[in-house]
Amino acid sequence: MLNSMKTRAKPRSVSKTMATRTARRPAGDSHATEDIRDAVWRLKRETIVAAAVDIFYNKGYAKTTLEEVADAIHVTKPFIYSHFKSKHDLLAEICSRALIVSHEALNRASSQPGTPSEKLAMIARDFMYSLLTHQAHSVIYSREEKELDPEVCKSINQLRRDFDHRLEAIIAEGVASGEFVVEDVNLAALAIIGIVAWSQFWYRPGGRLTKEQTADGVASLVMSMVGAKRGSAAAVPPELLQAVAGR
Amino acid sequence: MLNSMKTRAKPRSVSKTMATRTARRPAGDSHATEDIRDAVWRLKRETIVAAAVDIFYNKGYAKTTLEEVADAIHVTKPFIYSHFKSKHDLLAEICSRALIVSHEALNRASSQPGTPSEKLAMIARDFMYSLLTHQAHSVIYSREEKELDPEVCKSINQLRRDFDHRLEAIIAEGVASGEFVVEDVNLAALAIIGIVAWSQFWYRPGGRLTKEQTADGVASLVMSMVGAKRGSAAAVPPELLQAVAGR
DNA sequence: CTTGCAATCTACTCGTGAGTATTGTAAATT
DNA sequence: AATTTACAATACTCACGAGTAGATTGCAAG
Repeated sequence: MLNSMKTRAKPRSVSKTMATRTARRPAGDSHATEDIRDAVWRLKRETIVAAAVDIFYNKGYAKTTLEEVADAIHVTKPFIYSHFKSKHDLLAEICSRALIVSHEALNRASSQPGTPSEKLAMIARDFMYSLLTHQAHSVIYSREEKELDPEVCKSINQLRRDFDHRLEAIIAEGVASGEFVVEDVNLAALAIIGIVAWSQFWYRPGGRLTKEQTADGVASLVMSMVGAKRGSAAAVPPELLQAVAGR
Repeated sequence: MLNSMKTRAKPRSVSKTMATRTARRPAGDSHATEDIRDAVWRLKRETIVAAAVDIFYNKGYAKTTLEEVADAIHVTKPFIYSHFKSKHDLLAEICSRALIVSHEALNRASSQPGTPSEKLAMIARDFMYSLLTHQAHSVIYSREEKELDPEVCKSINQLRRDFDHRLEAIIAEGVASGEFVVEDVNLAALAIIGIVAWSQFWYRPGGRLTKEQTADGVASLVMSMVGAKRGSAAAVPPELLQAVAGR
């Protein structure tokens, strides 16, 4: 999902370099050089992505020119094209990052053992936190979804359904064990996702609440929405909370 | 907000017509003729908007050509330009409709008398229902917000803050009266809006739930999120529920 | 110093689609 | 029937921005 380049620019510069360099230098030295080159390469790439995220987020993808992105980091358009096949490719990179982060958060949280209450609190908190940490990526992603390849859209929707189902499973588990009281499990899952997803649109860093406070507050609301006994979120074992940094 | 035209095409056709017609015909007849003309005019306008909503919704604003919109209703581009100043104007019309509908729903619900529980249930249900009824408009609007004039954006955000505040006021009222148990009123309001707003993205007409069922289910989740006694939503006087048609 | 190669920029092409000037046509008016 | 008027289509212009070819700079090795 992150491999959108390596098809155009890199071969031009890297394959040649590799061929000549490795032929002329001792193996160890060659590797060190390659590491540096790779680091530089990645740095440039990250710089481009960061600039693009910033501008896409503030102006919208369609209204943003690649020239603007280039200007923002004091380079020119062809520089960007040496790292990304196209404007869409750049967007896809950003979106896929948003996806990866969400996916990781979900995996981290839902693979934890524990009672449904613990799991749900964990998911709400952790997922929320991840989303707020990568707010711009996620916002761009949800806004510009239609710009992406239909194929990519498919896999996105698959991921969403995955998410829904896992969440539903946890809620159903809680209902079965009597921890939760919910009429419609599917609806409850969607509501939870809604609360979390919406946060990325209103949250402003430096506002009244920190990310951690927001995540905590939202988790608590979620718990009471599913009818979990108040305070049960506090029953989450402390060692599960390491993902949420101390405040 | 809905008056984006009346500046270009209408003067050309209507003012002249009016001048000649009213001078030559009996007043009553003239009015009838004007009524018909106006109705035709409006019909055309509505047809364009409907087509645009459909295509913008499915393809996204940026990727949609006005020619496509024209083709969809078997006319040509200049026809659209005789009703809308520009592509942006058309978008603005759609967005402002979404806004108006939301605003109306909010006013309807929040001006009702009743306990905080009743009001909140009413808002959740009614607002949700409105949103689902005008789903495409609202989705387009939230997606393409950045395409609009910064000035329009301002008024939009003002409306949002209005909404937040009214909701917060109701929740605070409920907390004061002991009906609700909520730690952070602001956060709760945002969570409620999130649940409702998200529904427009996942709801599919003809799916498992009808709009009414969805609105009811969501309202019930909202009530339990704010810690209202279960079943208190059912305590809403039936006469307040007329907006939600029988199922 | 100079030669070679990689990285970057300057200066283009070219397609697309918003918006418009002009022409055609059918109905209403005389 | 002749002519004016309303309206919509054909057939353009024109700007903009994605993407690229070729010039240029600068660095590394001999």
